[in-house]
Amino acid sequence: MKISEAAKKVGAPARMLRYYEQQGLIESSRSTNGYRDYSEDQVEHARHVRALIEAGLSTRMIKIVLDIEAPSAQDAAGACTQTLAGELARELRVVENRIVCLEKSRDAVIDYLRRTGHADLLTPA
Amino acid sequence: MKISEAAKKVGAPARMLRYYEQQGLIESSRSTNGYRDYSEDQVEHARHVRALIEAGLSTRMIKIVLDIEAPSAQDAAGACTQTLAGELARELRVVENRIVCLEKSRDAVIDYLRRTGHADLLTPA
DNA sequence: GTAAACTTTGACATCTGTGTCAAGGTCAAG
DNA sequence: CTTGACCTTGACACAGATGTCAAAGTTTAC
Repeated sequence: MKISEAAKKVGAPARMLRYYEQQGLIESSRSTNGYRDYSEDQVEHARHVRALIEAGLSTRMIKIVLDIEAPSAQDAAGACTQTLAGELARELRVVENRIVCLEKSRDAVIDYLRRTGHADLLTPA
Repeated sequence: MKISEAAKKVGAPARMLRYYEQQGLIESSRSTNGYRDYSEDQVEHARHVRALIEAGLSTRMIKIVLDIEAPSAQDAAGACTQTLAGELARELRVVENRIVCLEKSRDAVIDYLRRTGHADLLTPA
């Protein structure tokens, strides 16, 4: 499918799909006319990347996570040097800290909505 | 205390304390000479704001969360209009989604570190 | 075949959180 | 009183994610 359709499915502007591709986070084939052509799998992948972006991960971190999730030949256990592992462990602590903060904020908001009689807005679907 | 000491306690550059103040997220008194003067409580508050920033919340969202956490006179139940509640509920869903994504990433990284024999880097303290 | 709608690349603009530097005021130590 | 360390404001710079626009090619519809 072409980029605008893919963008709609991903839930991000076409502009961003081009940007993610340029950043090496997603891929696309090209039709003979030069138009980007997305497969369902590529769209699914883009959706994933988009979610990570929205979660606040930097493109650098996202690249690492993607590599981890899709282990290829050169990404075997041996490729995880002490240095990379240390970096990852550090990033991990940042992420964990972030989760804790977000959970606190979430609870504060939920609490507030309940207190103000808007509990109906919670778990709406 | 003066700004550099406060900054050290907060764990953020002095530059950022000035910035947060400018954004209306924190406050400080002024000494007669014009220097900012921070109380322990203000430092504690700044630490909180800093944590929210590091969690990836926008200043706009942080202001809302702060208002919620410190309910003042005009912030009573009545002040939570249907509109604000709706906005909050929407933001809440964003935050929850973000948490889920971060948890997934965290688990992926933890898993990876374990698989590559770097489990020692986890829970290091 | 022409117009509308879509695609391409590339460039420029914006916003946020930061770093950094400059010019000047303040203060404490010598 | 001078020096060095600290504070003030203001400005400029930068990166990352995004909006937007322009020029040019393509496709689709009429």
